[in-house]
Amino acid sequence: MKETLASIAARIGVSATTISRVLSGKTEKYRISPATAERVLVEVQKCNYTPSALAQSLRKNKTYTIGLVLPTIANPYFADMASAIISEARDKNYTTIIVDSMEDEVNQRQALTTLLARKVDGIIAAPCGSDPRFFEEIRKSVPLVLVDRYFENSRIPYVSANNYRGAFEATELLAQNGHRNIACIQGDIDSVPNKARVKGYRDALKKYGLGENAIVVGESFSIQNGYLETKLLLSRAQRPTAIFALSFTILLGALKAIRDTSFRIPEDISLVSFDNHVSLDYMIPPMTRVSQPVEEMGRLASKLLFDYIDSKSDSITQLELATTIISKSSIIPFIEG
Amino acid sequence: MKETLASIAARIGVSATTISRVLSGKTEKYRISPATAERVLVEVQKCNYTPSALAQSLRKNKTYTIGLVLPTIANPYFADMASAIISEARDKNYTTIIVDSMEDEVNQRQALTTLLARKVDGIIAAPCGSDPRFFEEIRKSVPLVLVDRYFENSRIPYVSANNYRGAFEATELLAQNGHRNIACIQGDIDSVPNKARVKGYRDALKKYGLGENAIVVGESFSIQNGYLETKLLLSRAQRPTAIFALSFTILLGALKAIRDTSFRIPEDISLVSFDNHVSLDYMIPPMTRVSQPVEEMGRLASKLLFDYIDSKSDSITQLELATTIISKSSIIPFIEG
DNA sequence: TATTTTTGCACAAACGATTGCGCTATCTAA
DNA sequence: TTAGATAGCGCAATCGTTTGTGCAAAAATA
Repeated sequence: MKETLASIAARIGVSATTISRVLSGKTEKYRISPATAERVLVEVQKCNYTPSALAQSLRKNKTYTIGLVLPTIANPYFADMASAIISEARDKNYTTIIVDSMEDEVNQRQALTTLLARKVDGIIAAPCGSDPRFFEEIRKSVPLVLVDRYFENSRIPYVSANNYRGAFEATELLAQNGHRNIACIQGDIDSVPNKARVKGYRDALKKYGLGENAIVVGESFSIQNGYLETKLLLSRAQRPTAIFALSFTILLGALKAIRDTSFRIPEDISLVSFDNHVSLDYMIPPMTRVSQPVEEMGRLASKLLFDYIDSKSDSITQLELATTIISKSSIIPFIEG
Repeated sequence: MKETLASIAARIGVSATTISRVLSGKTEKYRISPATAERVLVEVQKCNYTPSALAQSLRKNKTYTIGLVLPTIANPYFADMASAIISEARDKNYTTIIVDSMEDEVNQRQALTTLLARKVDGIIAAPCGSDPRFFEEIRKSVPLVLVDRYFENSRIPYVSANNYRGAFEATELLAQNGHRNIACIQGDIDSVPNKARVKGYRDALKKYGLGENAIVVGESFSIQNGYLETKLLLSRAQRPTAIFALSFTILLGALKAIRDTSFRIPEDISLVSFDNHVSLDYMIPPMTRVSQPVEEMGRLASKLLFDYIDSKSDSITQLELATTIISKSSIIPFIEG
C-alpha cells in the first residue's frame, strides 16, 4: 500500500506538516513535543515510509542527483571512472544517472536534454564530438565538469590526463632504447586526448632527431583499427621495430596482428600502449603502458563538481593529471643488425 | 532563465493547460486550433523549453526510470551487462539509475531504498548476500528482475546463465583430455552461480570416475584469491595437472602465481576459466573459457522487466541461458608420465 | 431568430512534499 | 483576574505538471 504524509497523518491524528518536520529533524526548531515526535517515528517505522524523492525535489528545487555522460560504459576505462564517480557521489548522498552516448553526438544531445529535464544538480561528461556549443549552453543552467576529453579554447572546467607528456615519455623510452623506427597507431583523430598524444609522440621523436621518421596511422580507438594498421605496418619494407598503440583496444588489435605473423614480442618488435588494464600484466610478455590515473580523475571531477554545486568555488578549474609509465618487458633495446 | 508552463503561458496569452496539451500531442483530442498550436510550438522552440520530468512524474505517477543494482560496475562482466541494459532501456525511452553495492548488503539495502524513494518503474539487480527477504519485500511494490545471481526457493524472476552445465562441460573437457587431477578455485561460496559451478565440476568428475579426486579451494571472486590458492595448489605433492578458475579475476591471479614458477601453460598445467573477456584471446596461450552470454542476459532481463512494467506478463519467469565453451590452446591432453 | 451543436480553450483540483505564518491553549507574571 | 509569553501544532500556499469538466463564442440547424 502506498503511504504518503497525508495517509500517515490521518492515521495517527497529526498534520502532514508535523510528520515532515519530525522526519527532517526539525523537531526542536518547531517545538514538536517529544511525545508527538515519538508517535510519529514509531508509525513511520512501522509502515516503513520513505518520503517521495520526486515531491521533495519538486518542492526543494534540488534532486540530489548528478548525471554522468559517457561514450561507452562497456569500455573498462570509463567503467572504472564511473565506479569512482558513483562512489564519490554516494558518499555525498547523491545518486548518479549514467547515460551512454555510444560515441554518437545525437545520442549525447538527447542524453543531456533528459538530464536537464530531470533537473540533475550537476553533470559530469566525457564528451564525444568536437563541438562545445551545446555543452557551453548547458553550463549556463547547471554545473558541468568534463573528464578525459575536453574542448580546446573553451571555458568549461575539466579533469584530464596529461596525454602529451604521457605519450612523450613513452616515445622517449623507445627512442632511448635505440629504436629509430617507431610507429604510432592513433585513435579518433578529432579527440583532444588523441591529438595531444600524437603531438607528444612527434615532439619526442624530434628531440631525438627522429622527426623525419614519424609514422602516424589509424583512425579509431578500436581493436579493428589496431589490427588492420598493424598488419600494414608489419608488411612495410621498412618495418618498424617498435609500435606505440594509443589505447588498450588498439593494442589488442596489434597483438592479434602480430600473432598472425612469426614476429616475436619483444625480440622482433617492441610494444607500448596507452591506458592501464589489469590484464596487461598477465600477457606474455607483460605490456609496458602509459597509465592514466582513472580513479583519481573520476574522484577529482566529482569533487570539483560538488564544489560548484555547493558553490564553494566558481573558478574555471582545468586540470591535467600526470600519467605514469608502467614499465614491463614488452620493450627491449634495439640493436642494429 | 527558468521556464515553466506558466511563464510561457503568460507570455503568449494562453493557459498552461493548452501548452501542455499541444506538447503532449493532444492537439486534436482537445480541439486546439492549428493557429494556437503553432503559436505554442514556435515559442516553445524559441526558448527551448523542456517540461520538468519531476513534475510530470509526480503527476503521472510514472518516472520512466529503472534502477540497476550491481555489485561493482568496475567489473567488466557487469559493465557489459549494464551497457546492454542501459541501451535497451534507452530504446524504450527509459533512463537508468545505476547503484553500486560494492558487494555490501548494507549498501545494497540503502541503494534499493533510494530507488524506491525515487519511484523507479522497475528494478534490475544482481544481488549480493543470500537473504532474499528484502528483495521479496520490494517486489511487492515494484517490478523486479534479478540477473546473474538469484535466490534459490524464491519466486523472484531472474535471468542467469546455466552455470551448472557450463562448469560441467569445462570439467568434462579436461577429463576427456586425460586429466585426472583437476583443481577448482571457487569464488564467493554463498553465491548461487558459484554453488552451481562447483556442483557442475563435481558431477563431471563423478561421471568420469574421478569423484574422489575433487579439489575445491578458494573463497572469493578476486585476483588475490586466485593467486594464493594457485600458489598452494602448485606446491602440493600431488600437483594438479589442470586448474579450473571459476572467474576471470581468479584466472588472472592464477596466471600470476604460475608465472612465479617455472611451470608452463599448457605443457605443465592446463587452464580453463569462467567468464569471457576480450583479453583472454590475447594472452599467450589464449585461454579456454566458459563464456556467458552477458549482453543477452542484460537484454533479456530488460525485456522481462518491461513486460512486467507494461503488465504484459505476470508469470514468474526464471531463465537460465546456455553458456559456450570457447576453446583455445590453454588445454592440452595429459600424458601419463 | 431561436435553439442546438460544435469549437476552442481555461479553471481548478490533483500528485506529495515543504515552510512561513498564525492560531489556540497553557503558563507566567503582575 | 488579566495581559503577555510560550509551547505545540495546523493552515494553506507552493513546486510544475496533467486532466476532467465547464463555459463562452461561433457555427450549424431549425
